[in-house]
Amino acid sequence: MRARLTASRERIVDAALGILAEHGYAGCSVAAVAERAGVATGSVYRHFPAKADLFAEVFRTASQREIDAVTRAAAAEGTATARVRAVIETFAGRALRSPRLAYALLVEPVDPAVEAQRLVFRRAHAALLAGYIADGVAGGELPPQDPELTSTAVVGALAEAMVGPLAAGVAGPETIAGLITFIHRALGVPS
Amino acid sequence: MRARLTASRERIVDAALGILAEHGYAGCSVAAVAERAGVATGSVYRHFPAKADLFAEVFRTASQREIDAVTRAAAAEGTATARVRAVIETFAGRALRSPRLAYALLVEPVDPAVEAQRLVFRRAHAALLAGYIADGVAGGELPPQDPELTSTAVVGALAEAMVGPLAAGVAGPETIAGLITFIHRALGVPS
DNA sequence: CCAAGAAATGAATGGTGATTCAATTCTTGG
DNA sequence: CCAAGAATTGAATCACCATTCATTTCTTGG
Repeated sequence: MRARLTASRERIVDAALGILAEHGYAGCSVAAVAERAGVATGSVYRHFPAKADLFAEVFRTASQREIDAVTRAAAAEGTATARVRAVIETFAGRALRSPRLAYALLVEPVDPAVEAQRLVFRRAHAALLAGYIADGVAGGELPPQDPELTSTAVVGALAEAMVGPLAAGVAGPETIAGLITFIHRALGVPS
Repeated sequence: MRARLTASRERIVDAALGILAEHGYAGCSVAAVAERAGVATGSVYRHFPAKADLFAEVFRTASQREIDAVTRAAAAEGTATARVRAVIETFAGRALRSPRLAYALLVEPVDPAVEAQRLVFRRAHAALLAGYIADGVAGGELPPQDPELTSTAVVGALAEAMVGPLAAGVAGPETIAGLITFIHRALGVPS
């Protein structure tokens, strides 16, 4: 019984995530999510006090997945430079594989309450990068700089490069190589 | 009479721009715009078929003003490096002076129809920068690179650095200096 | 097998804000 | 000065969805 409860809550979150990844936030009416989850509209409200809470959780879940992937990839590397490269490759690779989801997570207009989660998402990436950059600076691998600022700028560059062209319909693997060069230069990685 | 027509249309656009700059898109109900413009709600529809059309024009106007300022600043410089610096200084300086407007133009959730204008705005900045970067590459001032990609990334970095911290409430003039360093390095300006 | 309570249902409600339009007020050519 | 037509008004309408809740359907301890 308790299990059934948990399961249906999960199905709702999954359904929302699925619609988000296929049709974006615009397609995510409560009715649509409920239908896809195989529950009644009203049942969504047994699990979440409001739509915004559901989507805050959806965004949190999806974001965490991204952050985890990126963190794992970076952890496998040894130097600050390599870690930053791993972050770029992973972030961009995943975005290219799920462009609709990337768009939704990064820029699609959403409820202000959900927008807050987006900020968390972006800042989490930035914080991760800031740590690596600070390490690089401390170890003499990178020139002195404000890791907060540069990591923020890097996240912005990554996001724009991924979703800006999305509208124009172009962003291939060659984009990733270009971004790595751009960002390594920006951080002052010796060539 | 014709003049009165034009004048009231302009007052409506100005009113919308004013509210946008003070309270963001969220504060821009048609009723609020009409009141500020000193006309009846319904009169807005004599000039624009729909709210989205009004705001497409508002965004176009505001964007053009930004682009013009940036273009003018860049034109006063002689080298690609100096032009890029002028773009950053102007873009960031204006954003810091009108943070609410910058937020609205760059990232605040809006109608999808208006979102399209935002894309135009970002791409216009990118196109401008791409031209300078291409010149710099052609003249040997900058190393080889894809100007489309690097200009897009620069616009993303600028936007994120301006409005990301906006939520956190911090972004001062020192941010601009940091961004110039970051972007010059990213483009491969020799130090 | 049987209540008693929990969970699920989905049609009805409610709030928001864009859009419409019948009534009214201006313009202007004669 | 006077219609005829254009412009303006703003209250009423409409559409869209999130949210609610009376009703129905399960679950389970006895």
